[in-house]
Amino acid sequence: MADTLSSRSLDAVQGVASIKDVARRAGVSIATVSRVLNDPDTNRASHETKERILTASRELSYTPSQSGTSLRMGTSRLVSFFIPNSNIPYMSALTDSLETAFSDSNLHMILCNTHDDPAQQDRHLQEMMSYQVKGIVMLAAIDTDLLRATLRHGLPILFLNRRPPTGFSAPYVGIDNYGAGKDVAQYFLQRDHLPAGLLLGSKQSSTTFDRFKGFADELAAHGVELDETKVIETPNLSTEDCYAAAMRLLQTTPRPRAIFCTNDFRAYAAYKACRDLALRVPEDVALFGFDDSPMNGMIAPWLDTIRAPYETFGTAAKDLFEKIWADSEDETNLDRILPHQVIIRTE
Amino acid sequence: MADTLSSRSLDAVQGVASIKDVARRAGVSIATVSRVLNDPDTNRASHETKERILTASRELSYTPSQSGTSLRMGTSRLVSFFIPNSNIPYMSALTDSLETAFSDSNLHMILCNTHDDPAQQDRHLQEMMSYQVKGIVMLAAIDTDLLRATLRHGLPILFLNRRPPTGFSAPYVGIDNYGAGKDVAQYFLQRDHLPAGLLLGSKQSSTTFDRFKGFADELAAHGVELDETKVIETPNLSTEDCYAAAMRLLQTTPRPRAIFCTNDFRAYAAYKACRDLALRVPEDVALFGFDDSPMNGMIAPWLDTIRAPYETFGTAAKDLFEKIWADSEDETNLDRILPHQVIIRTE
DNA sequence: ACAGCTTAGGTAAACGTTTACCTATGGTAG
DNA sequence: CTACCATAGGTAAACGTTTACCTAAGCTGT
Repeated sequence: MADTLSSRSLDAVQGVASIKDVARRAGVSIATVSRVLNDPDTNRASHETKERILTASRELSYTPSQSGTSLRMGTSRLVSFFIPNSNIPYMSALTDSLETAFSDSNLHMILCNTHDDPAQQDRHLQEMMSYQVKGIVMLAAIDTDLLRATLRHGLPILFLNRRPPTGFSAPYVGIDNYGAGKDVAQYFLQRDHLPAGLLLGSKQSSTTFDRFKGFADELAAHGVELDETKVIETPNLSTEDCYAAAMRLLQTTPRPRAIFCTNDFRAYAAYKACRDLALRVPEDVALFGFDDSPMNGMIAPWLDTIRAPYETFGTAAKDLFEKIWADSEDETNLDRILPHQVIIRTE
Repeated sequence: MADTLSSRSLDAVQGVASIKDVARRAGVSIATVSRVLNDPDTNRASHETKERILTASRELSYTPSQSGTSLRMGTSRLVSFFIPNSNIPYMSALTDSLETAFSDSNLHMILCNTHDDPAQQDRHLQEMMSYQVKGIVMLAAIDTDLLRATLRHGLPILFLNRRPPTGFSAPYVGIDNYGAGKDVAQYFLQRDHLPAGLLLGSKQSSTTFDRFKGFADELAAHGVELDETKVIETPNLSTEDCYAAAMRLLQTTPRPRAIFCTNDFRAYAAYKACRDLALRVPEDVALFGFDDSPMNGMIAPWLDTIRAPYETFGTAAKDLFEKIWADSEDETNLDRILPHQVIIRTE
């Protein structure tokens, strides 16, 4: 059997067999091969013929050429994932989750780094169309003319985390960011974590905005006004920018008792700022993050955070896609709002 | 001009233009279009014809169909990146680096998660051949029959970090792991970090083995023998396994004064174990990692580590590939050993 | 006996490229 | 004036699929 295995591998590789080779070896036409391989229950071949084709295909370890198939079918087995630059933990968690889910359905994922740059996003968009991808997943999409045109054209685009451009009802997978913001506020109120500071990304992003809004609304509902000087936006997710922002925030008076950061990375920067100012976390300044990076349990026990179930985003996305591919007309319920969880490690 | 822009986007998208459309619009045959677009300096078209074709192509925002091109050329603009499961920081750093480098050369990267499983690696290998990828980058490749057959077949496979299977001289990008291991040992000797403990991955992996060997050799060269009970292998990179291994190690007597972990993730697990045993880091137990994850500077100032220049691996890999694609016969010097750096944060 | 259905196949077109080969015109060297 | 070459372009084949359409045999019901 070691024998069969190695000879199979060899066949698989020398020259790469095409459907013609299978047809010749089985003594049938390529049409029959195609029919049998694509639908084993077809009634267009006798049982024996099917067997012959199947073994021939196996012996040559035939795998249909993707270019041939795509050319004929007008679509491929490819999807692509648009992701901004940052290789911060939650993004790679998403990448992982998506790849695994798609791989299960025999789909393959092209990774496109947008670097948060509209021009690069558009370039990639154009290129992905030339691959005839079956769908695109966009994390933190940027609203451009081409994106809107592509959406109108019908290529399924699924939005992750950040909402689709206004006016479009595209599939969306994410969490209830507004609700999560409220949860954080409730926790702050309960622990008397006031005055509160905020370290935000760009409010242009629906994610950031919703988290902020939920937080602010819930505080307001309890009669607590947010101090404008304690809300700092740093669209750029660099260590330097985030650290500087944290420093600025920590030096406002009165010093914030706690800081809500719209992701863990910002909280890490804030942690360093606290240490450099000789402030204890969480005794002097409490930190609240977002995402719950996998290493938090090991090395950031001082951090409270919100966990989004990123490991399930992949299958959620895949399921939505499959729904869309099946009946492209059913526009109902294309959202998946997955449950988040408040993670308190500081008590 | 907003006008031109939006109409371009629209054209780009409604129906997707093929070379035929460009030919019709320019009033020439598709052959001429192909020639002009692929070689602007061709002498097979007059200046005016070239102009007509170029503008027609622009107006339709024509992008050649990848399936058409691949089918004809027998190769694609795709490369793929095989990566084991773990979404640990240094892997996503590599992913990022590769994607950016390839993207610059108008290549696209398919991500293949092997989950460290030979069967999945082989399945993906087979599938990638059916895409006619131009090359494969393998992080932590597993030595299988099919991998060897593929190598013999001539598909360029580049090995990242972990060495190619014995007997093959395939391109490789990595650091001097043996030397880095020695560096760590020297530091341990200098700081009198003895007795030393080790938290390793599988020694099957050339990466782990070299780091370990360098470390052990350097100690031996200074007359220090390694205590076998203080060398623990955890092939599986899960929090639980690593934590348990660290616990076991910390409870050997005499307790190790310092622990060398073959990556930062293991060091994080060891950190948690130390805390749970009420041991101070680095006062009671010093920790040394490997990789220098981006957040270390912010939240793991207690960790010394080795930094590999992962952000340059991408271009190194791309350059090697381009060399191979250009003259497939030049077998010389297909290795890139990039410089590493000892990062000491604990003094 | 024959119309009609089922079964078991084959033929050929089409998808979008690239390129080897052909044609025709004009200019130039002999 | 002829031979030859450069320029400018077209025609058609090939890459690997899938599928609409065709054929032919065997069976069933009347």
